[in-house]
Amino acid sequence: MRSLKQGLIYHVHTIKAGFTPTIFSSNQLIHLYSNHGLVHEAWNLFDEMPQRNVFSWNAIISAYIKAKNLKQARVLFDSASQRDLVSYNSMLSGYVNEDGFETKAMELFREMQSSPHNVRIDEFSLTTMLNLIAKLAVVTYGRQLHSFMVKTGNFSSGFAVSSLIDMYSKCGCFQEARQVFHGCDEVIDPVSKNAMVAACCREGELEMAIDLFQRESELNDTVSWNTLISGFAQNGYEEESLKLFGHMSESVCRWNEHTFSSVLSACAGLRSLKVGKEIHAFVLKNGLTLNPFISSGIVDVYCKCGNMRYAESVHAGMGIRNSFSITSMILGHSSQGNMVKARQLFDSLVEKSSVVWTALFCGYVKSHQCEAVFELLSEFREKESIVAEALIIISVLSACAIQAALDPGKQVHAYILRSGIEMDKKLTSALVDMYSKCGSLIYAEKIFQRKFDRDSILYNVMLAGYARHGNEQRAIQHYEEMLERGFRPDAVTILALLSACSHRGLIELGEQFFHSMKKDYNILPEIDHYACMIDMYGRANELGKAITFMRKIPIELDAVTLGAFLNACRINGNTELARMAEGLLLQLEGCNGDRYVQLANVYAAEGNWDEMGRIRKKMRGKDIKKTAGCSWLYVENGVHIFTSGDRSHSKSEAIYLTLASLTEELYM
DNA sequence: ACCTCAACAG
Repeated sequence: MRSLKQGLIYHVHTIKAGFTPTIFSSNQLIHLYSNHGLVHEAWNLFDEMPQRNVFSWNAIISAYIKAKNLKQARVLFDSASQRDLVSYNSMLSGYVNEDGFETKAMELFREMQSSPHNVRIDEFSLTTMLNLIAKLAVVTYGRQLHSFMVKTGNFSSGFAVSSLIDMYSKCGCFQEARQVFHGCDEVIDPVSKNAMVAACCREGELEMAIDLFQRESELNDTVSWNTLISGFAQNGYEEESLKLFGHMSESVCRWNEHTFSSVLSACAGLRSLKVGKEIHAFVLKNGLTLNPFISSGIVDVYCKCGNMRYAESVHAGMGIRNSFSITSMILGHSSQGNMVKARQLFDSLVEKSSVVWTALFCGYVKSHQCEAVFELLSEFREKESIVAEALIIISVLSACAIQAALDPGKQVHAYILRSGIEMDKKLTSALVDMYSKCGSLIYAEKIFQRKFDRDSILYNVMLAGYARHGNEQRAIQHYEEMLERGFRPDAVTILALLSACSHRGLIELGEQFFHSMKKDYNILPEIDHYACMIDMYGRANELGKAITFMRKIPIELDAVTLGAFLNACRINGNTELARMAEGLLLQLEGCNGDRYVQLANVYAAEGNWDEMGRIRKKMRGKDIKKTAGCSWLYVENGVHIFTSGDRSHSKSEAIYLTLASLTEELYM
C-alpha cells in the first residue's frame, strides 16, 4: 500500500468482499489517509475497527495532530485504552510544533517525568523538548536538559547533537553551540554540520560559516546551500547570496522551495526590480507559485522596489489570503504615502501581528499624519495587551517631536520606564530628539548624559537640539566631544552646526564648518547645506554674500534654495531681488500655495500692497490650495484639531460663548 | 509500523 490509490483499492476491495482487514492493515490505512489530509476517513476506519492495538491509537492520535486538531488529539490520548511512550512523544511534539501550546507541552513533559504510566524519557522526548526551549529561548532550562542527556547517555546521536546546537544558538549562546559541535569530532553528522552553519549565520560569523561549509564539502546537501544563501541574505550580503545561488545551480545539489524563499528575500533586500523579475519568471516556469512562502516573497520584492502595480497583481492572484503578503503590501503602500490603502488592508486583517501595527505606525509618521499616529496608539492599547514594539514607540515619539507635543511625549517616556523596555541606542536618540524638539533641552541632556555608549547618531540628535535652540556653544562642545571619541561627523552633523551659526549670525564660523566638511571629511554639501548658508547670510544682512555664494553652487537652484533666498530678501526688505527669485520659484513650484504666501509676505513686510495684489492675481483661477494653519489640543487620549473660526464642533456655540466671557474677564 | 534534528516570508 504505497500510494493512496493502492490503499483505496484495497479498502474498497475488503468492504466489497465483506472481510475485516487485519489490525496491521487498518493501522496502515489510517496513516495513509492521514498523510493525505483525510482525517475524517481515518477516523471512520478507526471507529469501525472491532479490535485495536496501541499502534492504532497512536496512528489516530497522530492523524489529528497532523490535522492541527490538538484538542481532539488530546481527547483521544486521554481516552486511549492503550498508551506507550510513543503516544506521549507524539502528543508532546504536537504541542511543541503548534503556537500557543507551550504550557501544555511543559505540563505533559512533567507528567512523563513523574511517570504514572510507566513511561520513561527517551531521546525522542528530549529532542522534542530542546525544540521547545529553542522556541522559548530559556537557556537555563536547556542547560538542565543538556546535563540530563549527558547523565542518561542520550547526547551523542546526530539528533541530540543537532538539536543541542540549534537550541544553544537560538538562545543566543553561540559559544556553547560551538562546544557541542566540537565535542563530537569522531564522525561529522551532516545535519549537525548544517545546524552549526546556521548557528554561525545567526551569529553573523559568515566567514566561519563558509569555512565550515567548504570543509568536508562532500557532506553538503540542499539544506547546506539553503542555509548559507539565507544566512548571507539575512546579514545584508544580498549580492553574495545571489552569487551563491548561481554556484548552487552549477553544483550537484538541486534547489527546492526553501532556496527560492531565501533568494527572494535577497532580492527584496537588494531592491532590484530587474533581478526580481528574473526570479519571478523562474518561479513561474517551475510552477512554484502555489507555495505561500514564495508567492508572498515575490509580492515583497515588488513592494520593496516600489512597484505596487506588480505587487498588487501578484497579491490578487494568490489563492488564499496570506498575512505575510498583506503585511508587505501595507509596508509598500505606507512607504509610497498611500495610507488609505494601507489602512484598508490593515483593517482586513483579523489577527494583527506586531509587524503590521509597526508598519502602519511608521507609515503615518512618514506621511506626517501625526493625529492618526496618536489615534492608532489608543487603538493599539485598547485592542492589544502586549507591550508595544520599540519601533512603535519610536514612531509615536517622532510624531510627538513633529507636533512639539511635550505631554504625550512624557507619557510615552513613562510608558517605556514602566514596561521595562530596553533603552537601546535608537530609542535613546528618539527620546532625546523628542525632548529637544518639544523645547525641553534639560530632559534631553539628562537622558543623553545617562547613556554612556553613545553613537554618532545620538551625538547628532543632541547637537541639533542645541543648534535649534541657538545655543551654538553647547552644540560645538558636543561636536568636539564627538570628535574626541573618534566619531566622524556626517552631513547631518554639519547641517546642525551650520544652522546654529545661522541663528546666531556667526558667519565666519559657519563658513569654516562649510569648508571643512569637504576638505576634512570629504562630505559633499547637499541642498539643505546650501539653503542654510543662504539663510545665514540673509539673517546677517549680507544679501551680497548670499548672491555670490549662490552663483558658486554647483547644482541647480531649487525651491529650497530659492525659498531660503526669498526669505533673506524679506528680512532685508529687498523687493527688487525678491522679484528676480520670484519668476524662477513659480516656475519650479507654481502649484504650491505656500510659495505664493511666502512671496506675498515679502511684499507685505514692505507694505507694498501693489505687489501683493499682483501675486493674488497670479493665484486666481489656478486652483491653488494653501495648507490651513491649525492648532490642536490633547484631551484625555485624543487629539482635537481646530482652525481659526472653526465651527465644526457640536458644542461650538458654547465654546465661543465661554471664550468671549474669558476674553472679557481678561480686559476687566 | 507510530514519536526526535538542520534551511523559507512580513
